[in-house]
Amino acid sequence: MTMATEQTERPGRPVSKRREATRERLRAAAIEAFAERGFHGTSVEDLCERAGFTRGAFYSNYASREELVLDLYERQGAAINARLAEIGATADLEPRELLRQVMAVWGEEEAGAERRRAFNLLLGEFTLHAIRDPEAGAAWHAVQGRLRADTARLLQDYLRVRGLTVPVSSDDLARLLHVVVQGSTTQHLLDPQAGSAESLAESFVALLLQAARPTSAVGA
Amino acid sequence: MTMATEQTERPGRPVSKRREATRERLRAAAIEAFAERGFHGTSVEDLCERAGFTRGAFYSNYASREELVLDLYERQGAAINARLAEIGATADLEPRELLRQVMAVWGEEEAGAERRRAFNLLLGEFTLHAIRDPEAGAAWHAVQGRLRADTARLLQDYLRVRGLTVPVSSDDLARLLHVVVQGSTTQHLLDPQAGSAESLAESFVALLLQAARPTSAVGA
DNA sequence: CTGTTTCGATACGACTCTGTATTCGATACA
DNA sequence: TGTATCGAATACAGAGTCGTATCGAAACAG
Repeated sequence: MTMATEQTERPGRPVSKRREATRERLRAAAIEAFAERGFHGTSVEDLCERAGFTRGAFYSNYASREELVLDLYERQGAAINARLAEIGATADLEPRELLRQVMAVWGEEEAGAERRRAFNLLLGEFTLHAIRDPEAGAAWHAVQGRLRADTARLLQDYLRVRGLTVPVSSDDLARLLHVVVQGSTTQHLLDPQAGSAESLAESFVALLLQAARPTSAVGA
Repeated sequence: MTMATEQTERPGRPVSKRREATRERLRAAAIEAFAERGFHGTSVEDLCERAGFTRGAFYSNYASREELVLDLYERQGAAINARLAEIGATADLEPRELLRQVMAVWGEEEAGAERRRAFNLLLGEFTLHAIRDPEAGAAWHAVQGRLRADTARLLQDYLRVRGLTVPVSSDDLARLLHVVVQGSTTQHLLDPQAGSAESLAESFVALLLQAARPTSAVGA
């Protein structure tokens, strides 16, 4: 019931190389365009022009704009999760470095401010769309759920190894971290003069570390 | 240079009663519609139909959809600020109660879940729009700036009276609080099963209180 | 009660977007 | 080399939207 994505494909054929390349260009153009004007603000026309195709190409690959959006959801989600998994593997970092890594997942920092901006706008669009549309909501929820579970495990291990305890469940902690990381980036985009995006998130980490106590005191 | 809003009005006339009522209905309809479909997804037609007018009425009052959006920016901003000012006056509350009040500002909780949802979607739209459009960005920045300054003062007084210190500037603290409050609401909308919107924000407050130390240790 | 002003409704032309049906060129394969 | 297939371009019909220019009714002033 929730596996509706990509109806366009007949399961028999394995998707030719050319076709896949076309789609990739369409997706890239869509990411740009959506970041600039939002889902609703972007016409199929816009999007195809950017990609250097005509609408014929689009409708040959996707049944509707909505279907492309769902495709993007899954791919972006998978990309984020993959990057966090990498971090999980390389774990055992000091707090600041860990934060930097996590923020990089969110903001793709190495690619420069412009890309970070676009990525954040795209996330914002995703979020709004997920709140409005049940199908998108389910897809996004699945992605976020995995992400949060991984983050929670990461944090839990981290605290356990260091013998620290905080007065918050690791799930809530993961949620808070995501909220703060994304929120910090957004704040920075709204008001670039007020310090880097990291600095606000670092304040949160500072707070977190000061709230952490040795695990010894297990008694409630 | 930044006082462009409301060009439609000739400064001479004082805006008749009838006209003001019409605008109010248009604004109310716009809030609904924007929350449901976003700025770009809402046609002037949609909006007028909802308000029970034809497009003629709209163009007689606003030069463009964009102008209406800016009008909403200012009004919503003013409303938020006013409510926070009230809280500031009634201050001297315990942390949980203070948080509840602040969340009420954000989420208008008394008006029920549906309205909270709409309000949050609208805020999301505002934020994205502010990141994209310089003029909207300036307007939103002004509103947010006042809000943040008030919150910071509130928090600062609060901590000072209690003789507490946290390792973060009060400005950053205010930013964090806003980010967390808004983020918590958003999280709740994305995943209503995972506890109330307040519970996540409360976790943050718990963290914050545990991180707070008596001011005595000023040396450092 | 009458003349004037105000303000929303109506009518209109231009434009844009959508989705489909068809065409045509390129590529793969025998 | 000839032919079948695939995939993007083109052409087209229909719907929706925009902004304006004009009209008519209600509100208001004298």
